[in-house]
Amino acid sequence: MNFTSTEENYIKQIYHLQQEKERVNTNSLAAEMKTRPASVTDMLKKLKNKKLLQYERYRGFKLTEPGKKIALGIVRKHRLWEFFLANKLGFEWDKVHVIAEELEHVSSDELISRLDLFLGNPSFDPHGDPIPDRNGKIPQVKQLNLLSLPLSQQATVSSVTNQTGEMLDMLKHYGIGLGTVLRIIKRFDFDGSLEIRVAKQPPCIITEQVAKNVFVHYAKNTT
Amino acid sequence: MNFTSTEENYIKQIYHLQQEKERVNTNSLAAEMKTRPASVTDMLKKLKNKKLLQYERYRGFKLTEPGKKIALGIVRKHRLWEFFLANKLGFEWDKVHVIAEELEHVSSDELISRLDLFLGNPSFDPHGDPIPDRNGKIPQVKQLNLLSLPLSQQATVSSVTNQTGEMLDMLKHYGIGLGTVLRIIKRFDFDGSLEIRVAKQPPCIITEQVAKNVFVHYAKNTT
DNA sequence: AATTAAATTTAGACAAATCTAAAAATAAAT
DNA sequence: ATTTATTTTTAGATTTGTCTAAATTTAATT
Ligand SMILES: [Mn+2]
Ligand SMILES: [Mn+2]
Ligand SMILES: [Mn+2]
Ligand SMILES: [Mn+2]
Repeated sequence: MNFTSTEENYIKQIYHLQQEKERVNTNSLAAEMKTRPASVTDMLKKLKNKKLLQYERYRGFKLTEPGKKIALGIVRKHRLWEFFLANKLGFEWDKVHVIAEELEHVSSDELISRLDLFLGNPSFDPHGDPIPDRNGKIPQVKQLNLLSLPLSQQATVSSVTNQTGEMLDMLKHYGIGLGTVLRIIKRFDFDGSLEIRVAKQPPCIITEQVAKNVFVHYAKNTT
Repeated sequence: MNFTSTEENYIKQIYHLQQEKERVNTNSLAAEMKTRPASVTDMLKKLKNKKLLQYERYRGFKLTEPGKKIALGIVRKHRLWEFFLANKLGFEWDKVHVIAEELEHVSSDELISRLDLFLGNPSFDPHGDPIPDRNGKIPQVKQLNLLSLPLSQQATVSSVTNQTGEMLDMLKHYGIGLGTVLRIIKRFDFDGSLEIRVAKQPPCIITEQVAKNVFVHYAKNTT
């Protein structure tokens, strides 16, 4: 079956909201879609008709299995295009999302499989988010918030949740990007800020606000 | 100003029809757009309102200068994406058009200028059609129909007008592609077919029907 | 010049996606 | 257990792009 861009955007957003809350409600979806609850209700009926949504009025809703499959396909396209934009065209990570928001709706399956191959079957997008494979399987990495990283445990930056230009600016200043290796030297309980060593640079201090948006991972048996 | 995909498709198609006939008429545009004349009339009014079209009812129409600028921008995007699909993702030329038909509507200007750079600022798409530059300037090559090529004049294949899979199949069989060097050995007046030598292969015979879709160019002072 | 044919436009309707305003259902507070 | 507040849905309107059928204009024939 074929879906409109609008339907796809709704499906994808429902999927993202489901990741946080088992069941999604009308108002929060309306907020995310920057539209009115009444419009959301209309779309919910349509998606229910197409068997993509479990939905009873006033009771909240969530994607069916077919619906989730569709959602994962769109997420896959979105993140592959983001990877392309960042790694082939040289866009900064804070610019890729808006453009991928359009590219994700281009409908050719062969386009995506060729793009995937061309990019070298990447597993993570420029924000560190996992790219589902053609079957919808998502690579799982046990991530850890930088705030919870044990003292002096060396770790690699794997994703950043705040993907704005301001955050990008800040991290660039510190020399932090995806794949950057760092460790915590000292924790200041006064305001929660951290003294960290980024790669081989001299130590620096970052605020709790920055740290809570940075996720890292590390192998269990590495110092 | 911003235009819908539908508006862009109309504008582009009007541009293409104008290349053949100074003034375009409703029925031929309807045929190209696979829609009804009544729908075309509706769109003509809208484009006239937006100052993109010179149009008086029953009198035919053509793009204004601003309209032509828009059209060239869309043609540029379409052909750059076709180039990308063919030369980076490895699509055959008969598959790229349909996909580019969607990609051409992705709206970011920076995307196109970066894509252009990434592709090496190509001048021709996979069908040999010229790619307008960012100012809408089209590289002019004096092309010649293969039927009009003087006997034994060596020439290079520069474009093919019939861009179907069947034609691609046929040309592949003859070893003909864009950039292929060939010359005519003999002209058969009986049915208009041509004996040609493709590159260094043994001579072969192609029908008038094939030849009339193939365009070539050659330097004036080359044998 | 009058008639016939072809091309084009208008009138009115419809589907998709949106909105506002009002009604209905559910949840929270007294 | 009522009342009040919040959430959600319905009703009805709007915009975009499409359609069919009928009316109008232009072109072609007699
Ligand atoms: Mn989108
Ligand atoms: Mn992303
Ligand atoms: Mn198109
Ligand atoms: Mn082309």
